[in-house]
Amino acid sequence: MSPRSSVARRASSAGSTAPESVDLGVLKDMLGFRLRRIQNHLSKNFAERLAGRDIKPGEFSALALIAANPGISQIQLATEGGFDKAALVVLLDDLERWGWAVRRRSTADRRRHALEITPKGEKALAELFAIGLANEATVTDALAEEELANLYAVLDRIYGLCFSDDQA
Amino acid sequence: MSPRSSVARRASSAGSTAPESVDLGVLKDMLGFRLRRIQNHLSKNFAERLAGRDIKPGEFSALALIAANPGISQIQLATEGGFDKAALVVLLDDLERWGWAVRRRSTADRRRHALEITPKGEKALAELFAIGLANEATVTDALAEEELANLYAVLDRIYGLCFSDDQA
DNA sequence: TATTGTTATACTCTATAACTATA
DNA sequence: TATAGTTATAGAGTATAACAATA
Repeated sequence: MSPRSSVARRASSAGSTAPESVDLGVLKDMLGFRLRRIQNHLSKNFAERLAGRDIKPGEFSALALIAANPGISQIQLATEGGFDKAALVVLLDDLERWGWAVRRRSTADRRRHALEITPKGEKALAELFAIGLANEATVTDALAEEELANLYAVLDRIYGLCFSDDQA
Repeated sequence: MSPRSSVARRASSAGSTAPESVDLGVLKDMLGFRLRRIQNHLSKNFAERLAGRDIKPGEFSALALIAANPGISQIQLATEGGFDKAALVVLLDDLERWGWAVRRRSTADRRRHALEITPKGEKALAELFAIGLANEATVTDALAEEELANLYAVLDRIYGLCFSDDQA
């Protein structure tokens, strides 16, 4: 069982909550709820680690996807990275303004932009990645290597299932 | 650390909405990214199933927590359910207007409200819960019972780790 | 003096529609 | 006619500060 002595530890509305101090009721059987509470916490902490820098949360993952898929178009990056294509425009404006990525006109289809990361962007990405890993270290360090690999495998399988057939 | 020099392109057919058609790069090693993409998909589909009804996503989980913790105060519900205490006010206004929950003055501490679900709210909760389960069925039905139980156990453990004393 | 609930406000994120240039 | 990128805008979600009642 979890320690529940910390219920009143943070009575201010500022921050984190103690888990399991209330009965989850039917939410105990909901996958979405479990994912959301962890993800909320991780993203909130990640944002804190990025305080001071003018970086929006999606910009790290967008940069990572551009780095791994040089020449990718904006529409591909939007649909397959989970971005809105309109929001991606201003996001890429940021990346270009910082010199982290460039939009080049695709030679095959002149409607498309071919996105590329710059050397400066590679450096920034490595730094952000390190921050991201540190942010998750509390969790990942506590799991055995096999447990973590297993978890990733299940999550990837679940993500694949989301697109199996009855969904859009 | 594993940098991104490996460019194993799996894009046989680009442009579809199928997952894994782009290389995730460093995101392959990020727990937060994996959680977010699944949770985004589930919540989007859940919102579609709730189309027509005037229900906001947080209202289901708030109602579930009130049902499981009768007499809970707003500040408890906010901090431990992950709600903003100001946003919770208008959320509860909705629940009361629909006759799903009531705010009663706490006898022990007259500053507090004791939240209670109504019989009508119980009915609504059961219905929403069924919709929620159906929304996740594509995923949960494909996993063996033991796999799912194992996943929930790991996720609960991870959520507990988020609060294990070294976070700010 | 501190906390609970409330209100008002602002800021971010996301979603939609319309426009251009290309196909 | 359809698609890629852009712009503008509106809506939801979230965070912050100030206030009244109560402790």
